[in-house]
Amino acid sequence: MKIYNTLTRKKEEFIPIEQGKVRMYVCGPTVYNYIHIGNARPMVVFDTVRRYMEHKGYEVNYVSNFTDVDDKIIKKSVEEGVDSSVISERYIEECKKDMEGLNVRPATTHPKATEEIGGMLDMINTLIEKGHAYTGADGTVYFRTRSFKDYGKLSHKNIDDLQGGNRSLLVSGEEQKEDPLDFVLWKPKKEGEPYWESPWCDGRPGWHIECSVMSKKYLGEEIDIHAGGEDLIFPHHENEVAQSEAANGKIFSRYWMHNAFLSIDNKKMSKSAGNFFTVREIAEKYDLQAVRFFLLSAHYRSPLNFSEELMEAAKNGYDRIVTSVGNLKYLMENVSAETINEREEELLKEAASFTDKFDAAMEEDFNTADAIAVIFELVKFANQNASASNSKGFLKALSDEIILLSDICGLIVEREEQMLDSDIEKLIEERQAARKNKDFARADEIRNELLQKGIILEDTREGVKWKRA
RNA sequence: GGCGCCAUGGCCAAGUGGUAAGGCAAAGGUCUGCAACACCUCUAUCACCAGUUCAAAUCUGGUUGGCGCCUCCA
Repeated sequence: MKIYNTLTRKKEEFIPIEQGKVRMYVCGPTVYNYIHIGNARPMVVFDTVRRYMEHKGYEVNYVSNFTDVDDKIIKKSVEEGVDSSVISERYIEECKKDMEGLNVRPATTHPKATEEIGGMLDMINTLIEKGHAYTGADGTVYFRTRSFKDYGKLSHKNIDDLQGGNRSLLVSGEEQKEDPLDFVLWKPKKEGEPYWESPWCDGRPGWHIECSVMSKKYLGEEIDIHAGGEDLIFPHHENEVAQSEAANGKIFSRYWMHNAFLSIDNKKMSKSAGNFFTVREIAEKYDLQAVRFFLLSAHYRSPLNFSEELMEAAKNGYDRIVTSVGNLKYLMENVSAETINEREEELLKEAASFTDKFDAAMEEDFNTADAIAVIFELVKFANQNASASNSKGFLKALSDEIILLSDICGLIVEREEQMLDSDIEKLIEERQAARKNKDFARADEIRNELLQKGIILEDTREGVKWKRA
């Protein structure tokens, strides 16, 4: 299994710290609103990484935080006149609903920043003791960036270039800083803001320290994989590395994975530009499974554009897989032979090669675009080779293979058995009778009526099938 | 200014040295009362220029065009 490591800028063979186990941390969202489609990309991508690893037998300890103390949350709480925890709790719950729709499995642990303050105070204290941090006159605690000799190793930035680039910040104040590169570990409260007591001042943690502490608490000082959006590489992850390695004296994370950005209509998503979609909005129009399919249709390190047109194409592609599985299931229920015959056995051998091809794609830094292409090849193979003359065992083997590969991608392709109410069944029967009598006008009338109710009818060689729109 | 990424058929997207996967869309056909599904057929020499090589979309240099980070951000 190979992983592209941001740290080395190379694809590397994945070797876990502890055999058979994976310690993985994914930076989660700040909960001040519904999550947007851009937030969904890392959730889906890294959930897929996790699923594949578990499929390969790894035990994955998957930790993803909720940042529930932040300027934006506070701003919203002021606007609504409620406590900031009301805001964060609300959007954590909403986020979980969206994740469920996207079939993103809950993490092993979902820590919240506000519940980990003690650990943050400890780490900040350690950093001060080791000379990596200092306190300003107002009680703000800063990380002494230049005290960490490897600063810049993750984002591959030269510390002196950074200073040059940030020259404008020098004049913007913050005279308490020893160096403009230093960043905040703990900041004093402002009136009306949530705060915690600390040896330095009543206040709250800086953003970066949160992840360092939560990662350490739930996964240990040294972890296998740390992941997130590519925009987090600098400064967030760079600062995490500095804090954690300076405090713990150990390599923080061996592999760093970053997903590329998702744009909307070829423009960067931004609220001011108005090209901003929440997962909730999209769910009104599309099945979130199609959204997941869409997000996996490109490699996670390639930029991906989101648009109505592209979403429509993704929906159609996803439906093709669902239809195929539905057809196999239908055949299975209407076939008499149970056991697989010789000819079928040969075909199944051929079908098994698709699974090998699928694995090969995933082994190469989780090439989901290729993996999905393999699922389509398998779907085509099934469509070509499955018919009413096959045995149940053969049809089930094909169906199971498609379902399994899709499931590794977190795609649900098996439509749940739904009961039709008796009125609808009566209409379908009436339509069949009308067709028999060649009363096609009445037959079409009924079909349209059902379509209004969201039931799509298809007349196949084997009989009438229906599905929900 | 610094660091980095990308440019493949109408659209999306794999492929990183041996003569271009897959999906969507369009077209023709089979099936069908019609429609839908499915199946069959059909669409590229890989931005441009130069070079390395027996061989390049794939390596090197350059040109043009797009994008990201350096500031809260998935």
